[in-house]
Amino acid sequence: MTSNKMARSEETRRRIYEVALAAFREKGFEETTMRAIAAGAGVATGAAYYYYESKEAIVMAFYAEAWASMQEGLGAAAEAGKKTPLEARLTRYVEVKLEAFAPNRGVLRALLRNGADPASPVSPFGRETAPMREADMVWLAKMVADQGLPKDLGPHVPAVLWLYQMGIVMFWLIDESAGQERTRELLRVSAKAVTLLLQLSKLPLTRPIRRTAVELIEIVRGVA
Amino acid sequence: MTSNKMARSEETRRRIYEVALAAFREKGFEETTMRAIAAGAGVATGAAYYYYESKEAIVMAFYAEAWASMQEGLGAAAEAGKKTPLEARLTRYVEVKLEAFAPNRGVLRALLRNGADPASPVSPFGRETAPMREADMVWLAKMVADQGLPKDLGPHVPAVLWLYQMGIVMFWLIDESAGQERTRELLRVSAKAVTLLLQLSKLPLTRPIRRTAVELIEIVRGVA
DNA sequence: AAGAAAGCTTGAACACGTTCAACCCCACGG
DNA sequence: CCGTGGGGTTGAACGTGTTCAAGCTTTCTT
Repeated sequence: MTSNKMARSEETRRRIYEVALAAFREKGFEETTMRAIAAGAGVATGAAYYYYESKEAIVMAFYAEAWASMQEGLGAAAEAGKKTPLEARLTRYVEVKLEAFAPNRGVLRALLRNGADPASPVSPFGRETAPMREADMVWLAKMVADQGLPKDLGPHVPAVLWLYQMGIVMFWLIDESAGQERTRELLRVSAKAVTLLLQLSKLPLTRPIRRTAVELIEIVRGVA
Repeated sequence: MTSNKMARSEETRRRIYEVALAAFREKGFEETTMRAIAAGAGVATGAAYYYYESKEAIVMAFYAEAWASMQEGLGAAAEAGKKTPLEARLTRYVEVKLEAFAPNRGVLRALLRNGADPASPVSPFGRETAPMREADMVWLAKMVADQGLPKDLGPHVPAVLWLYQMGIVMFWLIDESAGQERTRELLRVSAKAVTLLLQLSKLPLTRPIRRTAVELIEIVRGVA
């Protein structure tokens, strides 16, 4: 049987993954050595590279796994009934993410290193993460689908909200306050502000300033 | 004479610096080797570390030097006569920075790597760059001193503007459009938007939303 | 001028992420 | 039941940033 061999292989991959993540959690990303990971998994150094392209790729694997595991929660948050106000849905959406990441907050900080450079595959803005980013935006689009947003701004709102939630997550990664209390506070207030702005954007009165906002968004997104 | 020795030492430091920066510009930061820098400067590998704590420290030295060289321009931009509208002063302020950085744009991208992590000394938010950051904010404070900004928001405006200009600079570092045309466009439109928002913040009508904005700023700045 | 201190220089050595040619093992075709 | 092909595994080797004990040179002290 082929499955026997495949199963063994997958088991090795998994063992490397588990050992690595445990070490990252315990001693930090930088302080953990690929040699130590391999040794801990009972394989030679090179084996780790047979399964993972690089040290960061292991973190990437965690990111992908965490992302998959939170889909259900994100969907529930985004598609909560109409009784749930947008502010609550948005807040919940970010909370789901933070809860899924929480046990490995320190691990994810490793990705923050190249976080600013879209050229790096290991970046929230990079090519590697594009599918997840787009799936996120689909959820966010559903979240605001019933809000009757203006025609010019509407198409950009998912991307803007995606940037918003990524900002909160990054702040959370950096946040050194006890229990990341500051992030919770930031989320509470900023979610209120964001939804308020979205409501205001529907008023005809705000059209001029909205046009400027749209222009800015299009420049940043490279649509212009 | 002490000066003789000091002069020789400084000359070596300078030679390492020049060789390093030329190599960074030509081949990029990652591709340039400390061994190559030392060899190019005619010293042993270890000598480079006698003068610079790390490879990134050399980029840091450039950052500091560029920063010093642009002070005059920044001051002129910030303290332009009252005839010059705030929007023009702000635009000019950022332009001075970009012009000073321009010849070594690629080099500065190396600092972007740890740019997001305030824990890293080599970060616009890090400890190492605190003096420059604060000097920046002094200029920005002078820039808006005559604007009659509201009492609650006013104290935060320099920090907000600092974040704004840093955002533009980072966008510029990443911007791959020809001649960084997109950044120029972004600067033009965003400077207009920022100054417009500052004017709006003076209207009594906007007080409620301004309070929320101030609350957000205080959470992010860790003042709360 | 002799000796000591301070400043500068050296290059081998270290630890790490990563690569790779060689090797092993085992399901499969004959 | 052989042997073969390819997935899986090995560990030495490479290139890198960085460290450091040792040595050298210049300046200061007496």
